[in-house]
Amino acid sequence: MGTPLSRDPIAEARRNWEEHGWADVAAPMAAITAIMRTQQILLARIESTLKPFGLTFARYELLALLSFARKGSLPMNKASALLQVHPTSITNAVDRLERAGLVDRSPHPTDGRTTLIELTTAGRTLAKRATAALNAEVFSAPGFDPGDVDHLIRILGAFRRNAGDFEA
Amino acid sequence: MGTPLSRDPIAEARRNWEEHGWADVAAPMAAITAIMRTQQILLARIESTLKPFGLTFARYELLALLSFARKGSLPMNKASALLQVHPTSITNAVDRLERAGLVDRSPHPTDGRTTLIELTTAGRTLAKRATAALNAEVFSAPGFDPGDVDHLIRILGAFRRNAGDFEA
DNA sequence: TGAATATACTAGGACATCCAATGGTTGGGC
DNA sequence: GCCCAACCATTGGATGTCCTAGTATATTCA
Repeated sequence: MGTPLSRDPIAEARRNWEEHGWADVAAPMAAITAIMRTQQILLARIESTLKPFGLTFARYELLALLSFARKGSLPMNKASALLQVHPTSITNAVDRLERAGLVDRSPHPTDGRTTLIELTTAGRTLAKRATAALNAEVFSAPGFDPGDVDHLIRILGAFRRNAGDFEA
Repeated sequence: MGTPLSRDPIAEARRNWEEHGWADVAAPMAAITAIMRTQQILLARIESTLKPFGLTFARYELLALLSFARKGSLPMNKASALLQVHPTSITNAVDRLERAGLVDRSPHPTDGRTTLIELTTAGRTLAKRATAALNAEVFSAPGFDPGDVDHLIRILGAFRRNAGDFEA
Protein backbone atom coordinates (compact mmCIF):
# COMPACT_ATOMS: atom_id res chain seq x y z
CA MET A 1 0.00 0.00 0.00
CA GLY A 2 0.99 3.60 -0.28
CA THR A 3 2.54 5.90 2.26
CA PRO A 4 0.92 6.10 5.68
CA LEU A 5 -1.62 8.88 5.94
CA SER A 6 -0.84 11.70 8.32
CA ARG A 7 -4.14 11.16 10.15
CA ASP A 8 -6.41 8.23 10.87
CA PRO A 9 -9.10 8.33 8.16
CA ILE A 10 -11.60 6.58 10.41
CA ALA A 11 -11.10 9.13 13.17
CA GLU A 12 -11.72 11.77 10.49
CA ALA A 13 -14.96 10.09 9.51
CA ARG A 14 -16.01 9.96 13.13
CA ARG A 15 -15.42 13.71 13.48
CA ASN A 16 -17.47 14.30 10.34
CA TRP A 17 -20.32 12.28 11.82
CA GLU A 18 -20.20 14.27 15.03
CA GLU A 19 -20.17 17.60 13.21
CA HIS A 20 -23.21 16.65 11.19
CA GLY A 21 -25.38 15.90 14.20
CA TRP A 22 -24.96 12.14 14.25
CA ALA A 23 -22.84 12.05 17.37
CA ASP A 24 -25.04 9.33 18.89
CA VAL A 25 -23.97 6.80 16.26
CA ALA A 26 -20.48 8.11 15.50
CA ALA A 27 -18.68 5.63 17.74
CA PRO A 28 -20.38 2.48 16.42
CA MET A 29 -19.83 3.78 12.88
CA ALA A 30 -16.13 4.12 13.62
CA ALA A 31 -15.93 0.66 15.18
CA ILE A 32 -17.69 -0.96 12.23
CA THR A 33 -15.54 0.86 9.70
CA ALA A 34 -12.44 -0.19 11.63
CA ILE A 35 -13.54 -3.82 11.44
CA MET A 36 -13.96 -3.50 7.69
CA ARG A 37 -10.47 -2.10 7.28
CA THR A 38 -8.88 -4.59 9.68
CA GLN A 39 -10.41 -7.46 7.78
CA GLN A 40 -9.02 -6.07 4.56
CA ILE A 41 -5.49 -5.86 6.00
CA LEU A 42 -5.63 -9.36 7.47
CA LEU A 43 -7.06 -10.87 4.33
CA ALA A 44 -4.27 -9.33 2.27
CA ARG A 45 -1.66 -10.89 4.57
CA ILE A 46 -3.33 -14.27 4.45
CA GLU A 47 -3.73 -14.26 0.68
CA SER A 48 -0.12 -13.24 0.30
CA THR A 49 1.03 -16.15 2.46
CA LEU A 50 -1.16 -18.63 0.60
CA LYS A 51 -0.26 -17.45 -2.87
CA PRO A 52 2.91 -19.62 -3.18
CA PHE A 53 0.72 -22.66 -2.56
CA GLY A 54 -1.71 -21.68 -5.29
CA LEU A 55 -4.45 -21.26 -2.72
CA THR A 56 -6.88 -18.48 -1.89
CA PHE A 57 -8.29 -18.04 1.59
CA ALA A 58 -11.64 -19.44 0.54
CA ARG A 59 -10.05 -22.60 -0.82
CA TYR A 60 -7.70 -22.91 2.13
CA GLU A 61 -10.59 -22.74 4.57
CA LEU A 62 -12.25 -25.61 2.82
CA LEU A 63 -9.07 -27.69 2.82
CA ALA A 64 -8.52 -27.00 6.51
CA LEU A 65 -12.10 -27.91 7.35
CA LEU A 66 -11.78 -31.21 5.51
CA SER A 67 -8.48 -31.99 7.19
CA PHE A 68 -10.22 -31.84 10.57
CA ALA A 69 -13.25 -33.90 9.55
CA ARG A 70 -13.35 -37.21 11.41
CA LYS A 71 -14.40 -39.25 8.40
CA GLY A 72 -12.15 -37.34 6.05
CA SER A 73 -15.16 -36.30 4.01
CA LEU A 74 -17.95 -33.78 4.33
CA PRO A 75 -21.22 -33.07 2.51
CA MET A 76 -21.13 -29.81 0.59
CA ASN A 77 -24.05 -28.36 2.51
CA LYS A 78 -22.25 -29.10 5.78
CA ALA A 79 -19.21 -27.24 4.52
CA SER A 80 -21.45 -24.36 3.51
CA ALA A 81 -22.98 -24.23 6.98
CA LEU A 82 -19.72 -24.52 8.89
CA LEU A 83 -17.84 -21.97 6.81
CA GLN A 84 -20.92 -19.73 6.75
CA VAL A 85 -20.82 -19.04 3.06
CA HIS A 86 -23.34 -19.56 0.29
CA PRO A 87 -23.57 -22.98 -1.33
CA THR A 88 -22.49 -21.46 -4.62
CA SER A 89 -19.20 -20.40 -3.08
CA ILE A 90 -18.58 -24.02 -2.05
CA THR A 91 -19.42 -25.23 -5.53
CA ASN A 92 -16.97 -22.72 -6.95
CA ALA A 93 -14.20 -23.63 -4.50
CA VAL A 94 -14.68 -27.38 -4.98
CA ASP A 95 -14.59 -26.95 -8.75
CA ARG A 96 -11.16 -25.36 -8.56
CA LEU A 97 -9.79 -27.63 -5.84
CA GLU A 98 -10.94 -30.67 -7.78
CA ARG A 99 -9.32 -29.40 -10.96
CA ALA A 100 -6.10 -28.92 -8.96
CA GLY A 101 -6.29 -32.52 -7.72
CA LEU A 102 -6.68 -31.52 -4.06
CA VAL A 103 -10.18 -32.87 -3.42
CA ASP A 104 -12.56 -35.41 -4.92
CA ARG A 105 -16.32 -35.36 -5.29
CA SER A 106 -18.25 -38.53 -4.59
CA PRO A 107 -21.95 -39.31 -4.33
CA HIS A 108 -23.45 -39.76 -0.89
CA PRO A 109 -24.11 -43.47 -0.27
CA THR A 110 -27.72 -43.07 0.86
CA ASP A 111 -28.87 -39.57 -0.11
CA GLY A 112 -28.85 -38.97 -3.83
CA ARG A 113 -29.11 -35.22 -3.41
CA THR A 114 -25.89 -34.89 -1.49
CA THR A 115 -22.31 -34.71 -2.75
CA LEU A 116 -19.39 -35.60 -0.51
CA ILE A 117 -16.05 -33.84 -0.70
CA GLU A 118 -12.88 -35.65 0.30
CA LEU A 119 -9.24 -34.65 0.49
CA THR A 120 -6.80 -36.35 -1.84
CA THR A 121 -3.34 -37.21 -0.55
CA ALA A 122 -1.98 -34.14 -2.31
CA GLY A 123 -4.71 -32.06 -0.72
CA ARG A 124 -3.92 -33.29 2.75
CA THR A 125 -0.23 -32.56 2.31
CA LEU A 126 -0.86 -29.10 0.93
CA ALA A 127 -3.27 -28.27 3.75
CA LYS A 128 -0.58 -29.13 6.30
CA ARG A 129 2.05 -27.01 4.61
CA ALA A 130 -0.28 -24.05 4.11
CA THR A 131 -1.36 -24.16 7.75
CA ALA A 132 2.25 -24.19 8.87
CA ALA A 133 2.91 -21.14 6.72
CA LEU A 134 -0.10 -19.26 8.09
CA ASN A 135 0.87 -20.09 11.65
CA ALA A 136 4.40 -18.87 11.07
CA GLU A 137 3.72 -15.78 9.00
CA VAL A 138 0.35 -14.48 10.16
CA PHE A 139 -1.00 -15.97 13.37
CA SER A 140 2.25 -15.93 15.33
CA ALA A 141 2.59 -12.14 14.98
CA PRO A 142 -0.90 -10.86 14.30
CA GLY A 143 -0.19 -7.25 15.24
CA PHE A 144 -2.49 -7.22 18.25
CA ASP A 145 -1.41 -6.69 21.80
CA PRO A 146 -1.48 -10.17 23.43
CA GLY A 147 -3.95 -8.99 26.03
CA ASP A 148 -6.22 -7.58 23.35
CA VAL A 149 -6.58 -10.92 21.59
CA ASP A 150 -8.78 -12.26 24.38
CA HIS A 151 -10.82 -9.06 24.38
CA LEU A 152 -11.44 -9.46 20.67
CA ILE A 153 -12.43 -13.09 20.96
CA ARG A 154 -14.93 -12.27 23.70
CA ILE A 155 -16.41 -9.16 22.06
CA LEU A 156 -16.71 -10.68 18.62
CA GLY A 157 -17.97 -13.97 20.02
CA ALA A 158 -20.84 -12.15 21.73
CA PHE A 159 -21.55 -10.26 18.53
CA ARG A 160 -21.68 -13.41 16.42
CA ARG A 161 -23.93 -15.13 18.92
CA ASN A 162 -26.30 -12.15 18.89
CA ALA A 163 -26.24 -12.22 15.10
CA GLY A 164 -27.51 -15.80 15.14
CA ASP A 165 -24.36 -17.64 14.13
CA PHE A 166 -24.64 -20.14 16.94
CA GLU A 167 -26.39 -20.79 20.22
CA ALA A 168 -25.15 -20.23 23.73
CA MET B 1 -28.64 -17.50 6.67
CA GLY B 2 -29.54 -20.93 7.94
CA THR B 3 -30.31 -22.11 11.43
CA PRO B 4 -27.88 -21.21 14.20
CA LEU B 5 -25.24 -23.88 14.73
CA SER B 6 -25.28 -25.70 18.02
CA ARG B 7 -21.67 -24.73 18.68
CA ASP B 8 -19.41 -21.83 17.79
CA PRO B 9 -17.47 -22.97 14.70
CA ILE B 10 -14.58 -20.65 15.53
CA ALA B 11 -14.26 -22.12 19.02
CA GLU B 12 -14.21 -25.52 17.31
CA ALA B 13 -11.39 -24.41 15.04
CA ARG B 14 -9.48 -23.13 18.03
CA ARG B 15 -9.80 -26.51 19.73
CA ASN B 16 -8.58 -28.19 16.58
CA TRP B 17 -5.55 -25.93 16.53
CA GLU B 18 -4.77 -26.72 20.14
CA GLU B 19 -5.11 -30.45 19.62
CA HIS B 20 -2.72 -30.37 16.68
CA GLY B 21 0.10 -28.77 18.61
CA TRP B 22 -0.47 -25.19 17.51
CA ALA B 23 -1.72 -23.95 20.86
CA ASP B 24 0.66 -21.00 20.77
CA VAL B 25 -1.14 -19.44 17.80
CA ALA B 26 -4.64 -20.79 18.44
CA ALA B 27 -5.93 -17.63 20.11
CA PRO B 28 -4.76 -15.18 17.42
CA MET B 29 -6.12 -17.55 14.78
CA ALA B 30 -9.50 -17.46 16.50
CA ALA B 31 -9.45 -13.67 16.81
CA ILE B 32 -8.56 -13.21 13.15
CA THR B 33 -11.18 -15.68 11.99
CA ALA B 34 -13.75 -13.90 14.16
CA ILE B 35 -12.89 -10.59 12.52
CA MET B 36 -13.41 -12.17 9.12
CA ARG B 37 -16.82 -13.47 10.09
CA THR B 38 -17.88 -10.26 11.85
CA GLN B 39 -17.00 -8.24 8.79
CA GLN B 40 -19.10 -10.57 6.68
CA ILE B 41 -22.13 -10.12 8.94
CA LEU B 42 -21.80 -6.36 9.08
CA LEU B 43 -21.26 -6.04 5.36
CA ALA B 44 -24.42 -8.04 4.71
CA ARG B 45 -26.44 -5.71 6.95
CA ILE B 46 -25.01 -2.63 5.29
CA GLU B 47 -25.59 -3.92 1.78
CA SER B 48 -29.12 -4.86 2.68
CA THR B 49 -29.82 -1.35 3.97
CA LEU B 50 -28.28 0.28 0.90
CA LYS B 51 -29.98 -1.94 -1.65
CA PRO B 52 -33.21 0.13 -1.84
CA PHE B 53 -31.06 3.11 -2.85
CA GLY B 54 -29.38 1.18 -5.62
CA LEU B 55 -26.06 1.50 -3.83
CA THR B 56 -23.39 -0.95 -2.74
CA PHE B 57 -21.11 -0.28 0.21
CA ALA B 58 -18.19 0.54 -2.05
CA ARG B 59 -20.20 3.11 -3.96
CA TYR B 60 -21.75 4.53 -0.80
CA GLU B 61 -18.33 5.04 0.77
CA LEU B 62 -17.27 7.08 -2.22
CA LEU B 63 -20.45 9.19 -2.12
CA ALA B 64 -20.03 9.80 1.60
CA LEU B 65 -16.40 10.77 1.17
CA LEU B 66 -17.31 13.26 -1.54
CA SER B 67 -20.11 14.72 0.55
CA PHE B 68 -17.57 15.62 3.24
CA ALA B 69 -14.98 17.08 0.86
CA ARG B 70 -14.55 20.82 1.40
CA LYS B 71 -14.39 21.68 -2.28
CA GLY B 72 -17.08 19.19 -3.20
CA SER B 73 -14.64 17.37 -5.47
CA LEU B 74 -11.75 14.98 -5.01
CA PRO B 75 -9.01 13.58 -7.27
CA MET B 76 -9.40 9.89 -7.87
CA ASN B 77 -6.05 9.06 -6.35
CA LYS B 78 -7.03 10.92 -3.18
CA ALA B 79 -10.20 8.87 -2.97
CA SER B 80 -8.16 5.72 -3.45
CA ALA B 81 -5.80 6.70 -0.63
CA LEU B 82 -8.50 7.77 1.82
CA LEU B 83 -10.71 4.76 1.26
CA GLN B 84 -7.66 2.47 1.19
CA VAL B 85 -8.67 0.57 -1.89
CA HIS B 86 -7.00 -0.14 -5.19
CA PRO B 87 -7.21 2.64 -7.81
CA THR B 88 -9.00 0.25 -10.15
CA SER B 89 -11.75 -0.15 -7.58
CA ILE B 90 -12.27 3.60 -7.65
CA THR B 91 -12.40 3.59 -11.43
CA ASN B 92 -14.99 0.84 -11.29
CA ALA B 93 -17.12 2.63 -8.69
CA VAL B 94 -16.94 5.97 -10.49
CA ASP B 95 -17.92 4.31 -13.76
CA ARG B 96 -21.12 3.04 -12.20
CA LEU B 97 -21.89 6.14 -10.16
CA GLU B 98 -21.39 8.30 -13.23
CA ARG B 99 -23.70 6.11 -15.28
CA ALA B 100 -26.29 6.48 -12.50
CA GLY B 101 -25.96 10.26 -12.63
CA LEU B 102 -24.64 10.54 -9.07
CA VAL B 103 -21.14 11.87 -9.80
CA ASP B 104 -19.34 13.65 -12.62
CA ARG B 105 -15.78 13.33 -13.88
CA SER B 106 -13.91 16.49 -14.79
CA PRO B 107 -10.30 17.16 -15.73
CA HIS B 108 -7.99 18.64 -13.14
CA PRO B 109 -7.36 22.32 -13.95
CA THR B 110 -3.58 22.14 -13.69
CA ASP B 111 -2.56 18.47 -13.75
CA GLY B 112 -3.53 16.75 -16.95
CA ARG B 113 -3.04 13.32 -15.46
CA THR B 114 -5.61 13.81 -12.75
CA THR B 115 -9.37 13.37 -12.92
CA LEU B 116 -11.65 15.05 -10.39
CA ILE B 117 -14.83 13.44 -9.12
CA GLU B 118 -17.74 15.62 -8.04
CA LEU B 119 -21.18 14.91 -6.63
CA THR B 120 -24.19 15.83 -8.71
CA THR B 121 -27.25 17.23 -6.97
CA ALA B 122 -28.86 13.82 -7.18
CA GLY B 123 -25.72 12.27 -5.72
CA ARG B 124 -25.68 14.64 -2.79
CA THR B 125 -29.34 13.98 -2.02
CA LEU B 126 -28.93 10.23 -2.25
CA ALA B 127 -25.84 10.29 -0.02
CA LYS B 128 -27.84 12.08 2.69
CA ARG B 129 -30.72 9.66 2.53
CA ALA B 130 -28.46 6.59 2.49
CA THR B 131 -26.50 7.86 5.48
CA ALA B 132 -29.70 8.44 7.40
CA ALA B 133 -30.76 4.87 6.64
CA LEU B 134 -27.42 3.42 7.76
CA ASN B 135 -27.48 5.45 10.96
CA ALA B 136 -31.00 4.26 11.73
CA GLU B 137 -30.74 0.62 10.71
CA VAL B 138 -27.12 -0.36 11.34
CA PHE B 139 -25.07 2.05 13.40
CA SER B 140 -27.72 2.80 16.04
CA ALA B 141 -27.96 -0.85 17.06
CA PRO B 142 -24.71 -2.45 15.98
CA GLY B 143 -24.98 -5.50 18.22
CA PHE B 144 -22.00 -4.64 20.39
CA ASP B 145 -22.11 -3.89 24.06
CA PRO B 146 -21.78 -0.09 24.36
CA GLY B 147 -18.67 -0.44 26.48
CA ASP B 148 -17.12 -2.77 23.96
CA VAL B 149 -17.36 -0.22 21.17
CA ASP B 150 -14.59 1.88 22.70
CA HIS B 151 -12.47 -1.24 23.25
CA LEU B 152 -12.83 -2.11 19.59
CA ILE B 153 -11.96 1.37 18.40
CA ARG B 154 -8.83 1.38 20.53
CA ILE B 155 -7.67 -2.15 19.70
CA LEU B 156 -8.31 -1.88 15.99
CA GLY B 157 -6.89 1.64 15.86
CA ALA B 158 -3.61 0.36 17.28
CA PHE B 159 -3.64 -2.52 14.83
CA ARG B 160 -4.19 -0.25 11.84
CA ARG B 161 -1.45 2.09 12.96
CA ASN B 162 0.96 -0.83 13.33
CA ALA B 163 -0.05 -2.00 9.89
CA GLY B 164 1.02 1.31 8.42
CA ASP B 165 -2.36 2.85 7.68
CA PHE B 166 -1.49 6.13 9.33
CA GLU B 167 1.00 7.75 11.67
CA ALA B 168 0.70 8.43 15.36
C1' DT C 1 16.54 20.91 -24.04
C1' DG C 2 15.71 16.09 -24.18
C1' DA C 3 15.73 11.58 -22.09
C1' DA C 4 14.65 8.87 -18.07
C1' DT C 5 11.70 8.30 -14.32
C1' DA C 6 7.45 8.89 -11.75
C1' DT C 7 2.54 9.48 -11.48
C1' DA C 8 -2.58 8.99 -12.84
C1' DC C 9 -6.00 6.63 -14.85
C1' DT C 10 -7.93 2.78 -17.68
C1' DA C 11 -8.42 -1.95 -19.87
C1' DG C 12 -8.66 -6.88 -19.40
C1' DG C 13 -8.37 -11.08 -16.63
C1' DA C 14 -8.74 -13.99 -12.35
C1' DC C 15 -11.23 -14.85 -8.28
C1' DA C 16 -14.95 -14.73 -4.68
C1' DT C 17 -19.53 -13.61 -3.25
C1' DC C 18 -24.37 -13.09 -3.64
C1' DC C 19 -28.97 -13.76 -5.92
C1' DA C 20 -32.43 -16.01 -8.87
C1' DA C 21 -33.63 -19.83 -11.34
C1' DT C 22 -33.20 -24.81 -12.72
C1' DG C 23 -33.26 -29.86 -12.39
C1' DG C 24 -32.88 -33.97 -9.43
C1' DT C 25 -33.94 -36.34 -5.06
C1' DT C 26 -36.34 -37.26 -0.59
C1' DG C 27 -39.71 -37.93 2.53
C1' DG C 28 -44.01 -36.88 4.91
C1' DG C 29 -49.06 -36.52 4.59
C1' DC C 30 -53.08 -38.06 2.51
C1' DG D 1 -48.77 -45.90 -3.08
C1' DC D 2 -48.70 -41.11 -4.78
C1' DC D 3 -47.92 -36.26 -4.80
C1' DC D 4 -45.98 -32.09 -3.45
C1' DA D 5 -43.23 -29.32 -0.53
C1' DA D 6 -38.58 -29.16 1.06
C1' DC D 7 -33.88 -29.89 0.13
C1' DC D 8 -29.37 -30.16 -2.58
C1' DA D 9 -26.18 -28.83 -6.00
C1' DT D 10 -25.37 -26.28 -10.12
C1' DT D 11 -25.62 -22.54 -13.61
C1' DG D 12 -25.71 -17.79 -15.16
C1' DG D 13 -25.60 -12.91 -14.13
C1' DA D 14 -24.05 -8.89 -11.36
C1' DT D 15 -20.66 -6.76 -8.38
C1' DG D 16 -16.21 -5.82 -6.12
C1' DT D 17 -11.36 -6.57 -5.45
C1' DC D 18 -6.80 -7.23 -6.92
C1' DC D 19 -3.09 -7.80 -10.51
C1' DT D 20 -0.64 -6.82 -14.81
C1' DA D 21 -0.08 -4.06 -18.60
C1' DG D 22 -0.71 0.00 -21.32
C1' DT D 23 -1.34 5.04 -22.37
C1' DA D 24 -0.90 9.73 -21.29
C1' DT D 25 0.93 13.48 -18.66
C1' DA D 26 4.52 15.58 -15.21
C1' DT D 27 8.71 16.05 -13.20
C1' DT D 28 13.61 15.48 -12.66
C1' DC D 29 18.13 15.64 -14.15
C1' DA D 30 22.16 15.25 -17.14
